[in-house]
Amino acid sequence: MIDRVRAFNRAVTQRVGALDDHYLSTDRPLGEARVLWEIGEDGCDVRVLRSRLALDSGYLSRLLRSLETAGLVKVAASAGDRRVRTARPTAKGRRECALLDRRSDALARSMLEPLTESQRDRLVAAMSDVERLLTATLVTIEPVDPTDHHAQDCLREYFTELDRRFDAGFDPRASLPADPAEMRPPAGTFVVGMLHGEPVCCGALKFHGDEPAELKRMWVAPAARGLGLGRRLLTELERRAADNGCGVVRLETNRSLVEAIAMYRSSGYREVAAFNDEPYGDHWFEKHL
Amino acid sequence: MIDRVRAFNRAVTQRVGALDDHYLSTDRPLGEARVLWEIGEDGCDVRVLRSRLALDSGYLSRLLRSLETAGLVKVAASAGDRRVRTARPTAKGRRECALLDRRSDALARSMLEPLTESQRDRLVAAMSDVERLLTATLVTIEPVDPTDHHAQDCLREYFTELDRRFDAGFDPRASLPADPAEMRPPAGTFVVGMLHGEPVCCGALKFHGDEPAELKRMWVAPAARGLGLGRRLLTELERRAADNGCGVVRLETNRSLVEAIAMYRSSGYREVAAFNDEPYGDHWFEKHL
DNA sequence: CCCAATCTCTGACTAAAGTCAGAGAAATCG
DNA sequence: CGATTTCTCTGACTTTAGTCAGAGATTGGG
Repeated sequence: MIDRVRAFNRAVTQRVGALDDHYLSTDRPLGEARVLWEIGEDGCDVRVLRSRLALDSGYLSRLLRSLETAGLVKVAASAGDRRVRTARPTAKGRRECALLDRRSDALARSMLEPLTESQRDRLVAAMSDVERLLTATLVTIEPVDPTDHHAQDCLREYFTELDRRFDAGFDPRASLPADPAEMRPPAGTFVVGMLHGEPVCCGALKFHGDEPAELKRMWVAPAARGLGLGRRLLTELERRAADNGCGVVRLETNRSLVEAIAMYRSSGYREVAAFNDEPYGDHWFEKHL
Repeated sequence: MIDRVRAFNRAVTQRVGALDDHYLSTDRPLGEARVLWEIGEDGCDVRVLRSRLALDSGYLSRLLRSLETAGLVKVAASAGDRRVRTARPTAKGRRECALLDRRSDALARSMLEPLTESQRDRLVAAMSDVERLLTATLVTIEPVDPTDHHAQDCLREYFTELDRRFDAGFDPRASLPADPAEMRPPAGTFVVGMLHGEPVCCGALKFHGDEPAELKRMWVAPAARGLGLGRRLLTELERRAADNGCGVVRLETNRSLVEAIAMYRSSGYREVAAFNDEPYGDHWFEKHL
């Protein structure tokens, strides 16, 4: 299995990596081309560029200067915060970007071209699979404070979704509360999964001393479903519960959340009698770790 | 479709490419690491390195010198031809190679690690597909002289395989001849498919003026089967026949070669009466272009 | 045996990529 | 309001990567 992955890495870095460099190379150095491309149509804050391309600030600054003297971008102070600077493509920069786009298309075509119809279909299907599954591996699940910006984003989305899916809608005030204080150490934990700097899933634990820990706020962004993130969240939270000395984790859920229920069952959770009076609860589960 | 390929290129070069560089980086520059790796356990001629890594001879020479002063390889004149030099790893070089190996494994593991069992299986299957199909796109089919080294290699392998597969074995002298002179322009053509500098398939045409052209010596290396090379050879040779003014291509084949027969049929060849007295022939096919 | 071809090496470059330490402007926190 | 932090830039570097033109050894073909 490892061998197969290595063979893939080898073949792909050689073929795609090298060609990508080759195709993307205009008369401009690769670094600059990449920056120009990353800036995109609408421009981009310099600090975002820096984090996305993982470049040294001095180096990036110089690359931008070079693009600027070539008349491809304009860097100006950002509207809100005048410390941060925003790079925007000029008309010429846009044209050059479009050229890179066309080259990228040409590369893609050159990869399909020698193949027969059915081979192409297979290749594209396999590529989509690989891309999706590798994307899944990029998600990092980290503990954050429940009041953290990303955590709050997740919760907002989560409540909106519950409201849409529950037969009777969902009002957080009618539900049993889970205050930030209950979901931050030492009373509990809140974890968020991040992908490309955006939050894509979350989950929380409330500890109750020797009593079972409670699983709360499990949510995966619609765009990130099918990547196995629910299960990863569960595993992660169970690990944290166990580290905290909990032998049992339990949770309640609503009948509308069929995928979640299926996941709990297949992860070893067993349905038990209601252990609280959550008004939106239809099923109660627990798992001995 | 193009979009999917581009998405793949982007996601994968970023993820694999960057990590590959990162994991492979010891304290040694990447270029050197790649050369060391390519030399392998058993050593490797310098010219082979040069062609495989597509490096400038001066540059490679310097890289080798640097590896040599680091005590990782020894470069010495090759046994047969003392112009060519062979690089061999020292014990220390082998250790460093093993380290690279372990890192490469670690990278592969890190890609699988966040996934569930079934996701891993899917990922590995998809990777194998992608790798195989991308490998197929790397094969270049070019005309060569039938006495060319690579052409002769192919023919040798081809005859060996026929001898193994035919019920009564195969002796080229008993078969209808196809002299080099008959398979080089203007009397005919010989094409070889190359992958990573190695010949992996071949095929030939004999022209007979206004009479149908004859397809001969179609062979695909066992390791390269399933890449659609047979069909590509066929397409290529038919194109050349058509360019030469031939309206019809024909061929004979042996009943043991079932995949070949299936391919001919599905490529539009129809079985016809024997048009020659090839002793090893069981089926005769032709196709109107 | 000689001439042309092959193979590797050296010298002399250039360009790209990247690092590091700090300076200076603007925002934020107490 | 002042200290601290954030963000970007400049200057002064180093390291990699790569190119190009020969030189010098061998070898193979006639």
